[in-house]
Amino acid sequence: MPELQKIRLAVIDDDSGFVTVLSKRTESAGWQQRTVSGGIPPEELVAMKLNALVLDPAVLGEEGWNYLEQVCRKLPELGVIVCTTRSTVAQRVRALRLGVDDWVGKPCHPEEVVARVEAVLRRRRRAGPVPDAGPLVLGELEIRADRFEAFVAGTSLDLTRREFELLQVLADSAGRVFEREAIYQRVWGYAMAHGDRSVDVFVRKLRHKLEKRSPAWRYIHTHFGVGYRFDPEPLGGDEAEAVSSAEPADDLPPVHKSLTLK
Amino acid sequence: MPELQKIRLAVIDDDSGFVTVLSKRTESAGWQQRTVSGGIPPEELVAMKLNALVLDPAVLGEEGWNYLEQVCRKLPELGVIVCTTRSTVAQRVRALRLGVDDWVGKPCHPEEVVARVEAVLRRRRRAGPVPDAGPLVLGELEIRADRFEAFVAGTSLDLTRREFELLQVLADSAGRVFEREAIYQRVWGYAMAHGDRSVDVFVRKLRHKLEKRSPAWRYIHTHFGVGYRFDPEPLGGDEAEAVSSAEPADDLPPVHKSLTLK
DNA sequence: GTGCGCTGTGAAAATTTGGTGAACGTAGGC
DNA sequence: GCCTACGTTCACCAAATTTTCACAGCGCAC
Repeated sequence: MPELQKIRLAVIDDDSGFVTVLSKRTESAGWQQRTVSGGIPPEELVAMKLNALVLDPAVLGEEGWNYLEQVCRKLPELGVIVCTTRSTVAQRVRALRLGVDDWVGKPCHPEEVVARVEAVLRRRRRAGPVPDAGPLVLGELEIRADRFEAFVAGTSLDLTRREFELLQVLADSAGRVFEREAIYQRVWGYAMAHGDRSVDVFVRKLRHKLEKRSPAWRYIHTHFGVGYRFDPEPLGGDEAEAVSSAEPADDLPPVHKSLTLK
Repeated sequence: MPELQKIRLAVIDDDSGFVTVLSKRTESAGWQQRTVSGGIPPEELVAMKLNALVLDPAVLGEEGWNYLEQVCRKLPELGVIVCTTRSTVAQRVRALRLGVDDWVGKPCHPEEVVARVEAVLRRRRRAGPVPDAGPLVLGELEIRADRFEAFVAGTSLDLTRREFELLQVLADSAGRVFEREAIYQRVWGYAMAHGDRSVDVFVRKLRHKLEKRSPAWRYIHTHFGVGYRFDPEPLGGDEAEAVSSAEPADDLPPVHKSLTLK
């Protein structure tokens, strides 16, 4: 799962040993971590654009609860993990009700803290809006996964679900040759029965729709005895000129480009 | 998202003392709780329309981890809280990475479990009500989240709660295609059971009310085999394409024919 | 050049999916 | 208790899509 953005974490704790070990761990995980002193006002936390905060309210003394409450109120989207020694059930319950996301007792293993931070953020992200995956552009073709549609020149190819999934699988690894079994496995989700021609049939449907909208390009290539490969290729000039000018009622099927064979 | 419905919780544990006390507590909180035996397959959990699950994997013996993994994979939106005795850091980390939301050691106070369940669910539910300053206007439709109402030309569509929430979910991400499962998850709050047609039925009701008040626009589009997409579209004056419905061999799209309309 | 697969095609058959109308069960108001 | 509004579920139908088939065309080996 691609982590689209680094996790930004702040730690408020004066247990230098704990902080050091934790830092080492988060750093190797590629997170951006900063250790801050206790008194930092919530406004500055906002400016830090944090995803999560690990803190030991003990360093704040009396102000601990007050601070916790302020932070939870002003940054409701921030993941807050309390990590402290000695606590009662009542305290933990109070904190969780206040908006704290998790509470771990010290001493604790940094790995567990990391895992809990991840769990908190995972939950928060899923709740949030799905980030638009950028559309994939190949040749004249544009694939928008968020719409389950593919476009050429702004108009939809009007693909069915299977057609779209097939296109997606092939195009996601453009340039690579897939065996039929592999394609089937990824699109249909289970093993292909011997003699099943579904892949061929759908490749044909896809080719047909692609050719209709993008006649000057060749997208799906056949590897005889092997399978298929997706690779956008503009057709050579000789054939392209016929296309460019008038709408050729039905242009003859262009000559097959020679295929590389095993 | 307003919390207008009871929290539905299932407990898998054979510690009758713990379960009893917990039940008492959740019941007084107005939750709907059910204690289930260990072997229940994930599919049945789906049918129970749960928001959260508290379980002690110990009752499942060897299968514990396997089960946890299955549940987390099949019901990613379900809040999962593990509550068990004796555990190592490695186990806790593994579980959290697997998708578990929280891990509490036994013995523990039911009140804390309740608080942790609430914290987990809070994470999932919040992230919605951003300062909905202005009403959302789409086509002839105006959605006022603050009033739980939608208007066309100043008059209310008179939507029921479910209808409004469905509209809100779809319209908030206008242009994006939602799969039924995703819609169900966001409107109903739990996983959709296989074969449930509720989404379809409510889409129909919504369409009906929209069409009654705003006949010149099309709002909800069907993506066959996938789901629905909200996108206000003025109907093109009339059905101009009724002229020649004959399908000449391969036609390039005269106008844009991008969407499958039903 | 010939023959044996493997792949392209077109269309019928089978299956799935979505639209609809209505029955059913429930909760709350009167 | 009776009635109304609403959410849920069902059954049936039509439409859309997927699967299956038989056959034609090609590619490659001999």
